[in-house]
Amino acid sequence: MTQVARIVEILRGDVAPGTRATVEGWIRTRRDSKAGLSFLHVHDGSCFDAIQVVAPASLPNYESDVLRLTTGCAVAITGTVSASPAAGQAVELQAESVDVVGWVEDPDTYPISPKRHTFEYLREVAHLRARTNTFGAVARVRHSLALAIHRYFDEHGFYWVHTPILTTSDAEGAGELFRVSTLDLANLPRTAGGAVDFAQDFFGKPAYLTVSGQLNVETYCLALERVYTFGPTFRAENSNTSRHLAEFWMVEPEIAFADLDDNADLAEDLLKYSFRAILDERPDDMAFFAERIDKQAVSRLEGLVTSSFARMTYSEAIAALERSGRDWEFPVSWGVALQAEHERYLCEEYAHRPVVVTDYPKEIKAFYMRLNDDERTVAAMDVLAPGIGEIIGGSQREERLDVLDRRIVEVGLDPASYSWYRDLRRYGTVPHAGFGLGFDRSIAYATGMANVRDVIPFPRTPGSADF
RNA sequence: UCCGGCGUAGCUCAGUCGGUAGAGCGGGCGGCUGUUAACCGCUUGGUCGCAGGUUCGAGUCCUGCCGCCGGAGCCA
Repeated sequence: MTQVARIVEILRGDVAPGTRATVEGWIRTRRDSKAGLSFLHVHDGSCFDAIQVVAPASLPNYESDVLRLTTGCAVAITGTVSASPAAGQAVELQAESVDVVGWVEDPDTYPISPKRHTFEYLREVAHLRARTNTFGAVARVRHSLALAIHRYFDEHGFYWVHTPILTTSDAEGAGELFRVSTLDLANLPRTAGGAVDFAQDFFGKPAYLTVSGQLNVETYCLALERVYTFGPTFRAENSNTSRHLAEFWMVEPEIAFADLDDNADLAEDLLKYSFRAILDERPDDMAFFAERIDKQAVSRLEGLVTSSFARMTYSEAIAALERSGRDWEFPVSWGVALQAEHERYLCEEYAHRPVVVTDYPKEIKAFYMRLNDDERTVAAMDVLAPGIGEIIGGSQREERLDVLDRRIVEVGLDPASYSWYRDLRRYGTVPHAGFGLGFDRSIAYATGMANVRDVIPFPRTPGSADF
C-alpha cells in the first residue's frame, strides 16, 4: 500500500528511506540526462523546497509523457524514497510511475515560465503567482503569522470577537467609506426634496463597509475585558502607495482596566511573540526572503524579538527631530503631524528599531482618544517600524462621558450619533485601551516584501480589483 | 488627488543624430551530462500601449488619451 505524502514529510525525514510514497504536485523544472533518466523538481506548497524526482527512461510513458513535461504540469508520482547520491538534496524520489494529471496546454505562453519575473507582472497573473517560490513563501508566512496572533491572544485570555463588516455608522472618521446599497443605481428612489431616499434601501438608511471594528469591539471589551478583532477592513481612499490597500486585514485588540502603558506593552509583546513564531515555524521561507528579497529579513526580526522597542512622547520626538539638524521637507514644530520622512528618521536613524511614539496633540488625533491632564495631548500611540512606517496606531480610550461629549462636539460631530458608544461610559465605564495592527504591513515588514500588494493573495487598489 | 518615471517578442530589456526591429531568458529541435535557476549549438517569436500630427521617411519628434510603477498625502 502506497501512501500519499506531502513533500515536506519526505524532505524532513518523516518517511524512511526505502519507503514507497506518492507525491502530488506541480512541475517546477525538468532536466534530462542521457544517462537514461530525467530529473523533475516537484512542489506541492507544503514547504519551500521542491522534491527531486528521478524518472528513469525505462518508464513506459517516458517518451510519451515525461519528456514532454514542462513547468506547471500537475503530476502524481509514485516511487521509493531514497538517499540522494548527488549534492543539492538529502533525499529524492526514485519514480516507479509518473502520472500526468494536468498538462500545460501551451508551454510557450504559460505565464509562470521558469525565469525571473517582476512582481508587477505577477500581479497581472495573480491566479497563478502562488506557484512561484516567492508567493508560496508569502502564503505560508502569512498563515503562520495569523495563527501566531490568534495563539498569542488565546494564551493571554483574549476572546476573538467577530465585529460586523457592514455598518450604518457613517461617522467613524477613519477614512473614506465604501457605500453598500441594493438600490437600483440607474433608477434611484427620491424623497420629496429630491435627495436619494435611503429609507427604501436594504437597511433603511445608508450603509457602508467597515473601516474599523474598534467601536464595536469596545462593547465586548467592557464585558469580557480582553478581546480582539481580526478581519478585513475597507477604505475607499484614493491611495496609490506600496503600503495601502482598499481591502486589508487588521488586528484590533482592546483591553479593559488598562492605560496607554499597558497598551504599548501589549503591542510590543504581541509583535515579538508573533514574529518569533515566524522565525521558528518558517525558517525555510525566511531564509529565502533573506537570500533573494531582503538581506535583513531574518536579522531584522531576530533583533526585534530580542531587544525592547524605543518609547518616546510626541514632544520628545519633535525635540529629537529639531535637534537632528536635518533640512526637512515638512518643517517640524510642536503641533504638526509627523510626516513619513520624520517617522523614518525616528525608527531608522535615531533609534534603529521600532519606536512607540505616545501622547500626540489632540488636534491631530481622533475624538475617542483619552484627553491627558495637560488638556493639550491625548493618550495616543503609534508604533513605527523601520522600512514600513506605521504598523500600529492606537490609544487609551476616553472613558469619561463629559470629556467624551466635549470632544465629540469639538470635532464637529453629533453626540446623538454615538448613543450606544456613550452608553458604555454611562453604565460601568472603565479605563480601556486598544490599537490597530496592520496585518498586511506586518507581513511586508517581516518578509522584506516591498509592496503590500504582494503579500495579500488578491490585492484591491484604486482602479484594480481583478480576480 | 499631486509629482516623477515607464509602456518594444510569452517575460526582462536595448534600440545612438529620425533611415527597412535587436539581445538575454522562456518555448521548439539537436548535442552533452546524476542533473539541480545545468551547459553548448540551431531555431521560433513583433498591432513598438491607443489615436492624431510633423516629415520623403517615426520605435525615435509633437499633442491628446489609456494603462502601469515609484514617491507624497490619507492611514493600518
